[in-house]
Formats: sequence, structure tokens, C-alpha cells
Amino acid sequence: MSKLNKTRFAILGMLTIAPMSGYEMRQIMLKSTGNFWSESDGQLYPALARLAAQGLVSCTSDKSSAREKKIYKITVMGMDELTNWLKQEAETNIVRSESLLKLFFGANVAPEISLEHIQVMHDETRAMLSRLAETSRHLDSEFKHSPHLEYWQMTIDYGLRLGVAKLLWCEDAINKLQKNKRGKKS
Amino acid sequence: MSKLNKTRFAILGMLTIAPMSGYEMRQIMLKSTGNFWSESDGQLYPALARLAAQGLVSCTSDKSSAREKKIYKITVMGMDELTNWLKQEAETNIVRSESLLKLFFGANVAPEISLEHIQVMHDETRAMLSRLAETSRHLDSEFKHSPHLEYWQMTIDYGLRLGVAKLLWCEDAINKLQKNKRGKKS
DNA sequence: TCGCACATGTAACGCGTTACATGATTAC
DNA sequence: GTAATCATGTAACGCGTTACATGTGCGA
Repeated sequence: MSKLNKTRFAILGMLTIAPMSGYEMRQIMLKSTGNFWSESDGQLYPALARLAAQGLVSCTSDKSSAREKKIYKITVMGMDELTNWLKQEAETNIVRSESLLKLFFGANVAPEISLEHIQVMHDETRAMLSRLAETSRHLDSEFKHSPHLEYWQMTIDYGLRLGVAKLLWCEDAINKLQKNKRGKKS
Repeated sequence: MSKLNKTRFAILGMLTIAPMSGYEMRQIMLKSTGNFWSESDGQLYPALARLAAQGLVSCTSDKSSAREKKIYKITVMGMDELTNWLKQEAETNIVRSESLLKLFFGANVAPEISLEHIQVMHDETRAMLSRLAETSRHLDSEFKHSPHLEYWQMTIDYGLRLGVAKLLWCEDAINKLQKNKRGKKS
């Protein structure tokens, strides 16, 4: 029960924003929840089909555009399922950082190696921060009157705060390692 | 190749600290890398056996203690394998936060629900911070002259900085949600 | 004596990604 | 014409956890 698939809930949640296709959903997820939650094709499409079979979402085929597109919409039952899940305590909080694992074993190699790893983290974090800032601005203008906005901005703010902290840590770590390098030379 | 098992490297790395048994390794991992990397029984023991078969670790049976204990030691080949991995760029950086996902969909339920989730995050973060602080003190006294110490403290510092940022975010988010609640009432 | 910590493993299951298959339209 | 994007799906594979199996010794 505990490790049961959460994909269904991510989907149901996305459909409270608007009815959409699986493809659209994936794009939106990447840009919105991408920093803390993502789903792959192989999870998404089968899950959508299952939800439809269970009556938690309805599906209509849209043939107006180029290729056939399946537009999914959340049902009353689906809404029930979602809010019920939202009320439960969160279970899944996974972090797995190969960068930190490598740093942890850094004593086995030259400090330059660890420096390089941290530099990469630094660059990636900076890139993430600017993406987040852009998303934030975009949401503010695009969803001015949506009840979702407040919550979305909170998750963005989370990314911003953690990102800034990460950046500062990187700079600190780089300093320490460089000082150490000089220390060993002299 | 890219998604190849990293367990082997985590094990090899741990064995650069000291020769140890699988059981000990698990304990140590939980306390040291637990916040950013962990392995379960079902990964650890088979991986140890494979590494031994490949000659990357050696294994001696210790019958002095209560139950038979297998002490693993990293070999020269294993050391080679490890340093080679350490030099490569990190690939695996996974984050999956159900708490944030629930917050993202918070507009679908009463603000009290989201408040509660954030409160849980806050408490968990505080607990993590005090565990980290304790570990840090412990390492300082226990491994004063180890070349590992500097690197270990850096990963702890990472946890501390991110943790503090998380804490501040929680407090901020709680304030925002409470303000919003009052706003709706009046 | 009951339960916990020590200690090693296996089997089953589900999670999640990747790669593949298909095919239309659009932009260069 | 050919590459990229839109669009949906499937199959295979490996990752990772959980639960189970087994047994010892120690402390409350």
C-alpha cells in the first residue's frame, strides 16, 4: 500500500488545472513540477488509460488538430480520489545525489576532481535558478487570477531558496578546497 | 551504461574508510550518507558478492564474534575502479518530493491541509538538522586526523545549509497561508 | 522469556526509464 | 527532403524496496 504508484495522483492533479492530453501534461510537468516530481512516457500513458478505465478521468478524442489527440478530463470520482490523497500525509521523499556521494569519497582522489564536480553543481544550480525565475514571472502574468497561483509560487519559492543555499555552499566548498590545495603545496 | 548500478561504487568507497562487513556498512551509510544516498539489504549483499567474485574486494570470514561475519576489504583493482568512477561526471541526481507535489495541488483543498503538510516538513527538517549537527561533532572528535574528515564535513555542511533554507521556507510558507486564511474569512 | 540487535542472505514485486514503433505536420 | 516537433503507445530491462528466512547472543 505504502509504495503504491503516485503517478495517478500527479495526473489527477494536473487535470484540475485544465483538461489536456498526455503529451501536453508531460510538457507542463517538466516545466512546473520538474524540479521535484516528474513522470516518464512509460508511466504516464498506461496510467492515463487505467484512470479512464476506472472512471476517474473521462476521455474525448480531438481530431481538429493534425494528429488525433486524446483530451482527458477529471471526473467527480477522480476529484474525490485526488482530494482524499491530498489529505493523507506524504510518504515519498527521495533524494539521491551522485555528486555528493563522490564528494564524500573525495579523499581518494586529487582535490581538483572534487573541485570540478562542485563547479558543475554550481553551474547547474545557476541554470536552474534562472529557469525558475523565468517560470515565476511567466506564471504571475499568465495565471493572475487562478487559485493555483499562490501554491505554485510557493513551490517555486522553495526551489529558489534551496537553490540559493546550494549556490552559497558551492562557493564555500570551492574556497575550502582551494585553500587546502595551497596548504598542501607550501 | 548510464543507468548502471552505482551501488558497487558506494560500497567500494565505504571500504576506503576501513575493511568492514555488509552489516556495518549499512549502519555507517545510514548515519553518514543517509541524507543523500542509501542502499537497501537487497542491493547491498548481492553487490558485495558480485564485487568479491570480480576481485574488486576480498573477503575473509571472521568467526571471533557471535555469528560468522564476512569482512570485506578493497583490492588494488577495486581502488582503481573506484577512482576511475570518481573522476567521471556525476549522472544520478534524483529528487522526488511528494510533499511539494501535494502543495502544488493545494488549491484543491482547504489551506489547513497544506499548512499541516508544511508543518510536518518543518518538524522533519528540524530533526534532520539536529542529527546532522550531532554527526558533525562526532566526526570532528573521532576522525580528527583522517583525510576523509574534510570531505565528510563538506557533505554535512551541505545538509545543514539546505536544511536551514528549508526551515526558513517552511516558516515563510506557513505565514503566507495563514495570512491568506484570514483574508478569506474577513 | 521475550524481544531486540547482530548478521547474511533470497525472492518477489512494483517502480521507472529507455528504446522502440508509428506516423502526421511543419519549418528550414 | 529531411529534421524536428507533435502525439500515443508498448516492451524490455534494470533498479530498489520489502518481506521473508534463518539463527545467535544479550539484556530487561
